[in-house]
Amino acid sequence: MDYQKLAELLYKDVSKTPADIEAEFPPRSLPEGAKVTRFAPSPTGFVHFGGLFPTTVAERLAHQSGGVLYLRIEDTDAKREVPGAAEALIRTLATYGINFDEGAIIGENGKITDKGAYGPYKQSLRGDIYHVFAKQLVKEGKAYPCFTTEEELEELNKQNKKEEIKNTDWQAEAEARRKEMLERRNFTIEEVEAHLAAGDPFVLRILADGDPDKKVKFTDLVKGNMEIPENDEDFVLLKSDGIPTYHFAHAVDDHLMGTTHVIRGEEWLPSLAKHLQLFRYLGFKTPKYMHIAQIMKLDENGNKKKLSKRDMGANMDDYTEMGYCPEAVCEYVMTLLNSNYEEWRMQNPDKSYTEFPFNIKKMSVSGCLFDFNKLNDVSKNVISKMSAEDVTEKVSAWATKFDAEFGELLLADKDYAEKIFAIGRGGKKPRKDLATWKDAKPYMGFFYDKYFEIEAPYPESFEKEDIKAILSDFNDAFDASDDMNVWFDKIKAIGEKYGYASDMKAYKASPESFKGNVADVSMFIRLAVTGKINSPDMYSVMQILGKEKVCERIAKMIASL
RNA sequence: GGCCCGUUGGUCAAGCGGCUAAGACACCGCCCUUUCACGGCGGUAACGGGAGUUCGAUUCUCCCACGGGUCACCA
Repeated sequence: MDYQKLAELLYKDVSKTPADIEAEFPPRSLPEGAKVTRFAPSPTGFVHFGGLFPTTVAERLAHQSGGVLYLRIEDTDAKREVPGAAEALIRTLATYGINFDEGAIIGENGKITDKGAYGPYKQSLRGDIYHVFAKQLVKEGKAYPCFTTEEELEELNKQNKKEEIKNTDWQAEAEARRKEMLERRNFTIEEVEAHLAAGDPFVLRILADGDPDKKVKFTDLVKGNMEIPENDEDFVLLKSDGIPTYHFAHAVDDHLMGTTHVIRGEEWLPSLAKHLQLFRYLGFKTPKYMHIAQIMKLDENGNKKKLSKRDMGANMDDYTEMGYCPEAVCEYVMTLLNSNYEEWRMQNPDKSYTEFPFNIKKMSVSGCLFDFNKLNDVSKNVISKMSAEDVTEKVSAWATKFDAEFGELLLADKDYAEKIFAIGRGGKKPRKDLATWKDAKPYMGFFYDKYFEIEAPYPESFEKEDIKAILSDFNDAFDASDDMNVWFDKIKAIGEKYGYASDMKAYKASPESFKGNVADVSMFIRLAVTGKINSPDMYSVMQILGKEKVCERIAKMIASL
């Protein structure tokens, strides 16, 4: 076979050589140890949690080492492309602290533009580049055209399944496949010429030289040493529309763009042999690989399953809607990514997570289950450290978008809202009531008449008459100008009057000699004023609500009993 | 089914030949308390199974089981 001739036949318009291309993509000059990483999404949908994971690793590794994080759009599948997805992806990532130094970024006009010297960063615009390398491979007898159409392939597979092979017999199917594959390698230049003359479409396949009985040694930075069988599958390099498959584009682009670390989900591990082979064929140095364990969820049978796009919690935009702040999500992601992160956080409560020395060795090799309990806990801590002003602003922003009526109310009197959120905030032991912005309404909605409602009746263990009397006495005694001590002394005194202990120690010593204690008395008042069994500090609540409202609510409660 | 990866409490996880097998979340209890919280202290709970190597295995090797991933002109 005259490969030189074959290459000319197939790619007669390609005049550049690999050397020409290499000259256009000179090696980066970066300090020793600087890592070049990337996020390479296909614009087919939203960012999902599983995608934020490797991306965060890529971002940390690049920026921690003084390297480069770039974004490359892998739009090689026109059929699946979703318009606007790339822009949405970039925006979402930005809210989670992932900012790109280079690559496809959003320009001032709101459209995607290139930034950096290694573009274009959209694979659909790099056709010429791939073709140069494709031609070279053909020339070297490492790739060949295949004129079997998609329909024919499908038909072949169908037949395999129909004839004596049960649809579960993978082995037989694989063998049959392999036989066909080998078949396709047999062709003559004349046949190719004829096909071309007839305008038949073709794909370019690699001529795989691997022996699956032999293993390639490989070291993954996360998974460690492993051995994988050599690849013997003539996989597709260029699709019939001339656009490369992921495999081919990955090899060419990551080499040309100077990626030092390829960070991706472990679902890529099975195709690693292909990539290694490709890099070898192309004469490229292989980058370092990090295959990150997947985030899992529990399926209906209680088994772990990869968190897929349709799952709740998969779409990062869901978190926004649920009211999680990005800082909290990042914080949670970090705890999952590095096992010593939480320890570091305890020692450095006020530092940004970007100051944490991210360590590849501290990464988990197995997939973890998403845990909302943990996220909530992390989130409560994050929010508890924010200022009242900050919280007010963020809750308002969230509400405006997802609970317009509530949002309007908050915005109508910002100072009022801020006063509310200031309760118990600051200091060494701040309250931790909010895990999400969505929690704000149930937490403090009672401050607004619109959302005020009695959530539970008084426990039956207490005498209604006592409650009425206590409420009534309190209403008479309440003076908004009292300081906290005076205010509470009054409550204690009222309690005592009706047989409720004001001294907790005395009460505990002999609970039977009392009807209850101050906590119960406070609860009577709390329920009347806030409608809830749990609420922030009553004194602060009353200060903000004001005498009129407090007394009005208490009177109403008395009347209803 | 082939191949690859994985398996310490309910969850996330330390461990890297010798420990009463950390810690965090969740759950439970107690304490503190001028209410609600915060906080403090404590508790329940784990090395998938079997061989081997070794004086000694959670840790090393092999086998099995289980779980996951993957087998496209999708990434």
